[in-house]
Amino acid sequence: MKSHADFYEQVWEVVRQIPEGRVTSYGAIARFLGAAGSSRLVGYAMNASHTATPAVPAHRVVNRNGLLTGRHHFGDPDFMQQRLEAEGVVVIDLQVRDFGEKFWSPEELLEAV
DNA sequence: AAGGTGACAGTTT
DNA sequence: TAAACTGCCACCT
Repeated sequence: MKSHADFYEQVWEVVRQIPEGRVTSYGAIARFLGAAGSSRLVGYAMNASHTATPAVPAHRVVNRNGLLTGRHHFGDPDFMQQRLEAEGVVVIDLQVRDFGEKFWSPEELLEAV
């Protein structure tokens, strides 16, 4: 049987698979887990990701516009952007440039391997 | 126990 | 085109 706690772990599992220099959206993850429409839950899972081990690269998850909406939930509001730029993701005005190219869909997990 | 909140997203004005 | 409204569901007070 699955519980809501498992949903969190599944979200974290997916986020851990995001390659460096790539980003994805809350909605994409929610849809991949069969929880389409519940993208808010993904955000909530991210909020609790600080307790997850191994660590979850939450900075690679942005909203559908490529906007760094969750930056305020990191210790430093700039940490998220700095981390992304360190991976080669250009962020302009809190938004990922070339979001269409940087975007990574969890569905790629099925193709890879 | 009940109501309000939110790291979103899709639809409608 | 941009702004506002509604749906979604678990968590917090």
